[in-house]
Parts: sequence; C-alpha cells; structure tokens
Amino acid sequence: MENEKSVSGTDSARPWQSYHTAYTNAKAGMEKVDKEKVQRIVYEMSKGSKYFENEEKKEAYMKQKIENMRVQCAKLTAADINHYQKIADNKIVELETTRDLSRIWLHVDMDAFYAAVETLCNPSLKGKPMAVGSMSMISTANYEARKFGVRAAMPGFIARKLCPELIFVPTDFKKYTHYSDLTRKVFMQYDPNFLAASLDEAYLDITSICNERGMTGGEVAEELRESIHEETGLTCSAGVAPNHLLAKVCSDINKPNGQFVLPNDRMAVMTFVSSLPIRKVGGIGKVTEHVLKDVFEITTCEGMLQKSSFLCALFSRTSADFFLSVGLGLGRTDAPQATLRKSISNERTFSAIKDEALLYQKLVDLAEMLSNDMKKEGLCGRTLTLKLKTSSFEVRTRAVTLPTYTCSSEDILKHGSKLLKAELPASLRLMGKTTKYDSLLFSVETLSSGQCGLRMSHFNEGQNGVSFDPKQKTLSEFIVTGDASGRKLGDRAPSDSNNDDTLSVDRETSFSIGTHDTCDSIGLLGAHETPDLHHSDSMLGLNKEETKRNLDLRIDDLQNSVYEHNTVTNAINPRPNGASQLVERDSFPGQLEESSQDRWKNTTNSGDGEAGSSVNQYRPLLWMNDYKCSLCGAELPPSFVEERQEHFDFHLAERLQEEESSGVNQNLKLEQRLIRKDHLMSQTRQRKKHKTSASQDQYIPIDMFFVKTSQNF
DNA sequence: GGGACCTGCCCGT
DNA sequence: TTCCAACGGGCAGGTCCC
Repeated sequence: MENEKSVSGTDSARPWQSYHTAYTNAKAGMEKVDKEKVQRIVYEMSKGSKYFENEEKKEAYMKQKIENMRVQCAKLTAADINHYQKIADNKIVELETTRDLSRIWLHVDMDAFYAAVETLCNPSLKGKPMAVGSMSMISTANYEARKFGVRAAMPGFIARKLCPELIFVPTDFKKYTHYSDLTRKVFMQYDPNFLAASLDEAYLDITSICNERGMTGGEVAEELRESIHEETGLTCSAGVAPNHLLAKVCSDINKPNGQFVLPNDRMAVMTFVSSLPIRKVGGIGKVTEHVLKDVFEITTCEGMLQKSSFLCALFSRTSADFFLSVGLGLGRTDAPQATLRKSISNERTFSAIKDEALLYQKLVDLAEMLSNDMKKEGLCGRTLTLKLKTSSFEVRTRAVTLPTYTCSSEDILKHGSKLLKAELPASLRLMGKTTKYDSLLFSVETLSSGQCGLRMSHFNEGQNGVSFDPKQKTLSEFIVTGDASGRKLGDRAPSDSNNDDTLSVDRETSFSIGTHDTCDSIGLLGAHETPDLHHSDSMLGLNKEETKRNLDLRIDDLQNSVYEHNTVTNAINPRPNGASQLVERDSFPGQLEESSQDRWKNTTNSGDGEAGSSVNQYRPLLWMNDYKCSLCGAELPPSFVEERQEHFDFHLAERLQEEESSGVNQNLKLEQRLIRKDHLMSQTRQRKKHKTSASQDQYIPIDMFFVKTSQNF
C-alpha cells in the first residue's frame, strides 16, 4: 500500500510518468533516451484526445484487473498454496523432461529494416534522423531518430515534436519485399526450411550446417550476417540459442549489427533467464507485464518459478504452462510446420463520416477488397467477422458463421451489412432516449467515424479454391465452376505480379503485407483488377453504378425508418442466381422507392416480376402515438424498452409459428432459416447481455484471467 | 459434458 | 498544420446445441 501511495503522489506531480502508451525502453537503440522527457511530451500531446481517453479507460480496466487478482491472491489459504505448489512442482518436472538442447537455432533480425532500405536507396538520408511512415503512424525509425525517443508505432506528429528535424519517408513495400527476398535467398543456403516470421525476421535451424562444417553457432551467424551484408548492403543482428524463444531474445541483445550466442547448456540457459526481464520475452506484452509485476512482483523470468504456485492458482493451465516454461528457458525446438493461413482480413481507418451511406460504401469497398484477396489466394471461408473501431477508439467485433463457404464479394457484403446493420438499431435507439445500457451501444456519432474491417476465417479444407461443403453441394459447385477464383494456388494468372513470391507461399503466409500504406498510392482496388469488381456485381446482374445507387437507396430507407420499431418482416426476394433471400425489415431490401409503410405490406416488389408470398401481407408492428401496439393495442410507453422488445418478440414468434403451420417456411432454404434464427438469437443475446451488465454495474468487472481460478475455489 | 460459435482481448511485426 | 495502422495468430469465457 505504501508503494501505491508514493506512486499516486508522483502521478499528481508528474502525470506523464504513468502514461506508457507510446514509450517503452524495450526497443533497441533507445537505452540512452531521456525517458521522462519523452513521456512528458507524449503525454502532453496526447492529453485530452479521444485516443488518450480510451487509453485511460484501458488503463483503469487493467488496474481493476490487477486489483481483482490481488484480492484472489489474498484469498489463497496456506493449504491452497501448498496444493498449487505441488501442481507447479509436478509441472516443472514435466516441462524439464521436454528440454531439448540438441538443436542450434538462429534468429535473424534486420536492423531498422524499412529505414535501412530507404537509406540504401537514398544515401543522402544517411546519418540523419529519419522515420518511415506518415504523420499518423510511423512504421520504423532509424537509430539516429531513436535517440530522440522516436520509435515504431508512434504517431508521426508526436515524433516530429520529439525530433523537429525528423525526415519522413513514405512506406514502399515493393522495395522492402525485394530486399526481403534477397535476405531469404541467403537464409536458404543455411536452412532450406527456415521460418520467415515477417519481412525482416527469420528463424533458422543451423544444427546441420554447424555439424557439416564443424563450425560453432556463433561462427555460422557471423558468416550469415556477412553474406546478408554483401548481398543486400544491409546489416542485421542475430541470436543463437537452443530454441526459438531464446534465439529471439538473444538477437536483440547486441542490436544493431551484432550477435549474441547462448550455449546449449542447461546451466547457461538458467543463468541467462534468471535475470532476464519478462518484457523481453515474446508473448509477454504491456498488459501481462503489468499484471505479473503488480500482482506477483515478478520482473524476471526467474520470478516465474519463484511464484509458480500463484501462477498455477490464478491463471489458466495454458497460461501457467507458458509462464513456467519461460522461467525454465524452454521454447520451441522443432522444425517449423507448413502453417496454413487461418484468416484473411482488411481494415481501413477513415476520418469522421456523418453520412451512413458513406459508411456503407466503405463496407462495399472492404467486401470487394477482401473478396479479391481471397480469390487471389484461392480461399473460401465461412466465418465473417466485422470489426469496428469507434471514434473513441473503442473496438467491437461481430461475427457470423455462414452455412456455406464463400469468397464472393456479394456474400461478404450481404452478411457484412447484416452485421453492421445489427449495430445501427441500437444506436438509433440512443437518438431518442437514453437508457442505462448506453455504454454498451454504438451511437450514430461514434459509429460514423473510426475504423471498419472485415475478416474471413474458417476456410474450407483444401484452401485452394476447391470448395468443400457437405451441406451445400450445389453452391459448392457453383463456386468452383462459376467463380473465377476457383483456381489453385499454383494456377495463378500470368498477369499476377506476386507469383514470384515462392518463399512466402511455401513457408509463411501470415506475415503482414502492409497494404495500408500502399493502397493510397498504388491502390489495392486498382491493382486487383477491375474485372473482379465487375464479377461481384455481375452476379447480381448490376454494374457498379447500379450497385451504388441501390446501396444509397437502402441507406435512405434505413434513415426513413428510424422511428419504426426494430422488427422483422419476412419476404422471399428471388435472386438472379436462383437463391432466395430472406428480406428482413431492417436488412436494406434492394428496391425501396415505396414508403416504409408500403413496403411492409408488399415487400417483394423486387422488380423481377415474381409475385410475393403470403407473408407479405403481414402488417408491421408500429407504436401508435409512440405507446400503443398497432397489432394488438397493447400499451407500452417508450421508456419500457425491454418490454417493447419482448412484445415484439412475441408478435414475431407468433408470425413465425403461423408461417410454419401454413408451410410458408418450407419454401425457405436452411440458410434463410438460420439467418432468421440467428437474428432472433442475436437479439435475445444482446438483451441478455445488457441486462446482465446493467445488473452488475455496481460490481467489479470480472477479469478473464481469474474467472477460472474462482471456479477452482 | 463436449464441441461449436461469438466476442473481446493480448501480442507480434 | 497534421492528431494514434493494418494486418494475423491465439487464448479464454460465455452461451447454446446435441
């Protein structure tokens, strides 16, 4: 407690000391930086901004987590601690048996890679403080700039404040990829199965080369670094150790242009990790460092072993195992497996947009880009995740798992719109009235600016464009035969400029390709062929202009129906490709010239000539005079939010029941039923969540780290 | 009870 | 003057279904 008081006293005098967002001393080349000065400047430039407010929220949440864990810790009895100590000791013995000192691993890390490449291409930058990136974000900074506290992941405007002479160079990933390929050719000579961790990092198993040539790991590292320099003109740093984890730590020790060798000897490893700060270990970031330090006073890897009983008591088994293995200096020693991509995504940050139509246009663009990227890699996925970052930097994700694998922009947009739309009624509810659930909901204001992204995951088994879907054979066949993306990875079109990227295809597909910086100048959409854009629209029989016009109409409709209750109507909207689509009350039906009221009565006027089904005759649920149900006359004032929702659910269930009994639903495909069901489930879930959250408002939020522990008690 | 799914968070480059 | 990215992997808890 004394410690807390003194910290808080310091905080009030020097508030920046507790603001760690953009500054850490973990980066190489920043050891002599005036930490306090940098922290003060970063703090002053950030203070009052939305970003700052969000950081404060996150900080407060983290402190609460720490406090909760302390409480849990204090509750441990001597018997509990004994119990967990036995578990920990057994675990340590078990982990010790897995120690493998037979391999020699080399981790290579290029020095300030992007900045070094730029300097190589423009020697006039040599010796000057320089950063690659923009005013909004810096990708990397050279060592001259780092002396001022400028570092990667720092916004450019703050960097310029720290170093007014700082030169900004825009990112050029084509260049970096070229030089990365050169380094990989060298890596291949030492380990044909090397693991590329990113454009500028790689792990090599040099055991064989050491044995074959009778060289030590250090000698091989020297030679490799020299080869890299000869081949590229760039310097790199290397770490030699018995496993991945330690090799990575070692490569950072003598940066730049240096190396560090940790012998394959247990004592040497244990001595090394005994004083190793936990933050140096890959996988332990800012949050975990704070938790371990503030709750358990663990600052070095050795501390992990000393507090092993507490770690086993308060963390999940996976986390505890990881911490203990770090304390023992263990890490992966196996040859890297060819890993398949797990997901593919894109996201864009944009300035404030008041117009919801433009927000949806962003979604259209993202869907098209994602579809193009998936087609390029021959991927079809089932789980679509929408990510939103509000103008206050709050991040939300919403996911849906589709009944079929897809890569079509039309499907992505359809389901992405559904996910996005699902957030909007909540926000619209905020416009008129304030509820106790406000903090959980998006407001129109916050949603209308920030960041939007789409991620597709849960790929089909082949991952090569051959769709696998036991449930929807017809659609699978359609995707394979009717989709230009149905080619295998090796079947890239001759015009594909990326087909020389053989190394990354074979070994590593997950590193960031940094499209965010190139898209502005080169343009991803432009680079990814207009025909693909045409493809998605052509599935609907629409050109791009028509698509946009329809989208605008959908948005107009949404805006027109703000005052209607969030309810669902059912209609079958025949599609050109033969698949029917369930049109929901709030799912932006395509043709909306008629008023919302009229559409409720006849929603399938889709212009394709097909008559609507009987379900179109349903009347909408409206709150007449804002309190009386138009269907049954029940009176519920606007403040009865949940009651109104339940009332709506009642009518909806009634309607579905009628449909079921009248056989209407028999005409609906499984997918449509699922969509409808999902919608209901989602609504129910959201309300449950809100309810739970509201009822727990007065309680301390539960931290996921210790929920499991509390169950253990 | 186990698995699938959704959501949020953490971490890395 | 400018005002905090774009990915991708993984873990964990809650909820629901079988």
